[in-house]
Parts: sequence; C-alpha cells; structure tokens
Amino acid sequence: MISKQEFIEKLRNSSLRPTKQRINICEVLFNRDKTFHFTINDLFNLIKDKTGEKVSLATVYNTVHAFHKKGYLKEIPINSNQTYFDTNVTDHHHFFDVKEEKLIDLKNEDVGPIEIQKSIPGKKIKSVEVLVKLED
Amino acid sequence: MISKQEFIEKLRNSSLRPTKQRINICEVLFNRDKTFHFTINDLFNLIKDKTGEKVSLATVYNTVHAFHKKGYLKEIPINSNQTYFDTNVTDHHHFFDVKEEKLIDLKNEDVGPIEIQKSIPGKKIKSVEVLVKLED
DNA sequence: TCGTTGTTTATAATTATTCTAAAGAAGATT
DNA sequence: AATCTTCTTTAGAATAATTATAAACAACGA
Repeated sequence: MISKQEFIEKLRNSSLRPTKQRINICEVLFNRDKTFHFTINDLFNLIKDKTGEKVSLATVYNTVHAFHKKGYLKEIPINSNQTYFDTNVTDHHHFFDVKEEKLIDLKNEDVGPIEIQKSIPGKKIKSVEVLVKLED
Repeated sequence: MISKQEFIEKLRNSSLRPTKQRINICEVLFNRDKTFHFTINDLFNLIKDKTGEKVSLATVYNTVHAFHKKGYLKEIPINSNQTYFDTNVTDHHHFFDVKEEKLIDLKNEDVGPIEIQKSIPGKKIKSVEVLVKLED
C-alpha cells in the first residue's frame, strides 16, 4: 500500500492541488505492483470500479496530461484510435499484440543497446523507442 | 516518370479497379524519387494541387487503406492527432522532430541490428520499429 | 449495348479529445 | 472560523479525424 502522501507529492509537483478526484486517479494509476498500460477510457472506467466514485472525463484527461508533462507517465507511440500511456517511465520498449490490442513491456536488456549512427544538425535525441508488433 | 501501367497493377493487386481518381492518388503517392511521409489530409490536398482534379476524402481513405493492407504503404507508429503513412515499405526506422512534426527516414544501417531477446508463446514478430524523437 | 458489380461522392454518424463556463472546493489571510 | 481569491470539477458543447451510408455513376464482361 502506497501512502496518500506520495500521491499528494506527485500532484503538487505537477502543480495540481490534491483533490479527492485526483487522489482517486492516483490510487488507480500508482497503487500497483506492476507497470500499467492504459488508455484514458480504461482509466476512466477503472476509477469508478475501484474507488466507487465517479470522476469526470475532463478531469481524467487533465490530470493524465499534467502527469505526462511532469514525467510521471509516459506516452506509448503506437497507432491506435486511442492514446496509450504507461506508468513505467523508465527507458524501456514494448511488444504490441495487434490482434488483442495489448501492450507488453520489454526490458531494456531484452532489446540491447541501440546505437543511432545518424544525427540531424541542431537537434538532439530525446528518446529512442522500439515497438515490436506481434502476430499469431 | 513511372508508367500508368504500374499504378494499374498496384491497384489490381489491391483488388481495386483502376479509376481516374485512384490513378491520381497513385500519381501523387508513387511518382516520386524519395520516400514520402504523409497524412491523409496532406495527400488529399496534394492531389488537388498536383493533378488539378479533386478526389473525395472518402476515396482517399479507402484507397490508402487498401494499399496499406496490401503492403504498398506502411503506417508509422507515432502518437499524433493524424495517422502517418510512408511509401517506403522496406524495413527502416524514423526520426520524429517533435517541434516541427516532421518525419525523417533512418536507414536500417543507421540503427544497426536489433535483437529481441524475449518471446511470447504463440506469437511471432511481425515488425520491429524504432522511433527516435528529436528535440532542439 | 446491356446488365452486373464495384466506385465515387456528399453528407451524416461516430469517436477521441479539447473547450467552456458555472458551481464548488482548496488555500491563504485575517 | 469567516472571507476572499484562485483553482477545480463537471456536464455538455465544440472540434477534428475517421468511418458509414446510400444514391448517382463508371468499369467490366457477356
């Protein structure tokens, strides 16, 4: 069990006041053992299920975006109708099971170092992400 | 200059009848030296500009999707409001300039071999794609 | 040429996301 | 604790990409 203080700290760091709704969002996002891949809609539904309280969709969007901006959530680059996020913000990659629309973590050592041998003048590398699509 | 016959062949292979509109789409997509990264909207506008003839948006969507399904176009996994496609369907990767929303090809040898050391039972790898985000 | 089947098109429908503005809650000040 | 200011929540409207619809039209084969 993670303390509510940690959620409040995350919220404050993201310039958000700790409200009941946002604490509920944190509960669903961060109170877990394993990494969590989700869409806004997944999260929206889980909040109702897990906390028994409804939070408006707009608040879910706003809070997720603030956490993403602050670096507490990572956006997963994948073409889907919905945007996927990940609570694991460390450097890592993904499998995407196209049929089941499911994401699976790939540890960095499962992929090995990736050397980018090309550079663009005036630009620096912000992130390197590998997406491995899976089929049956 | 690529012959119209090639376009017709691509269309037939994709189970599409060669109509005037579809030939125009092919003209914009495939009659070029370099690889072409685009959104449906880019393409829609370019058709008007380059051929002088308007093709309905629905037809652009349908044709692009048929080509994608057949493997004549590649979808680029990136989170954006619009879906990006690529006429270069060979195995390769991308830079994405986040600020300018621009894609740049990365040759396979610019990245080097990527070894995926993990497997999921019952699933096989369909594709491995690297996205390198660039910032200033 | 005729009949069948596939295609184009404008427009409506759908869906994810963002915006808005009014009512409510948090935080600071006394 | 009362008050004031600022931020937040919310339902619903607005936006934007994509998909569906169905009537007019074009390709193809006989």
